[in-house]
Amino acid sequence: MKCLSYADFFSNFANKTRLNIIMALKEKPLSVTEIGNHIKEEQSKVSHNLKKLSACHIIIAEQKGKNRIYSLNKETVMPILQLIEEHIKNNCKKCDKHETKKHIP
Amino acid sequence: MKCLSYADFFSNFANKTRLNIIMALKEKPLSVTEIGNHIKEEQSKVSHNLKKLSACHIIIAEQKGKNRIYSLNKETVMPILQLIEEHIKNNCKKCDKHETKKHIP
DNA sequence: AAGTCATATGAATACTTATTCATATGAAAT
DNA sequence: ATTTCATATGAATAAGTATTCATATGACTT
Repeated sequence: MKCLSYADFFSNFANKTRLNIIMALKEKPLSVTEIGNHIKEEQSKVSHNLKKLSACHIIIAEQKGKNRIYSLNKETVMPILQLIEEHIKNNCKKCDKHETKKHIP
Repeated sequence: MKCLSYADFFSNFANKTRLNIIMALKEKPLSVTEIGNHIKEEQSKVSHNLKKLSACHIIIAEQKGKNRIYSLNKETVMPILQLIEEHIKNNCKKCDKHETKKHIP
């Protein structure tokens, strides 16, 4: 499978389904069906998206009987989410403050 | 303009043109035409992409005469790039090591 | 105010990516 | 070896994004 590029990597966070999967796995590792139930999406859709996530090592799989348990690569993912969380906090404040003045994007 | 969401935010890093713009601005602030020359892309394409970047406060604009000088929000961007850089370093090593064994994505 | 250079914008089209559906593979149990 | 449950995959279609082109706006100069 194709290896990492910046764009491939970030596209995982730029997609709502995959973002939902990531959020679901923040709490604890889950099987494919469990993820599907959790985020209310169909099995094959989940599978396709899991594939992209694991291609970038954002999640890793472990076979457990019939099930595949996916878990989040927290070491990478948590700091990223934290950074953007903070960025949004900082910059949306600014946004609101300046909304009336002449638009400079 | 629409405010920040995780997906919107990350889509800026998931796109090659915008990533190129970011990389160009890492060194120093540039005008639209300068960016265009730097990354070898047409003016309007650059403009459209600058718009998305600034909507998420990844870059900010400052009017200077006829020109608009765009500069990178380094406080947010640099740590993100550093994180993923490291992630790629760590995980592509693993990749190569395990390439021969049975595929678990 | 007319002209010029710089940038932005809207709408049509082209391109890429995601989803779906049908089906295949895989692991365990009987 | 056949069945069952769990997951993956391929190919067609749908949906979403990006690019382009023509044109508008904006800032300055004369």
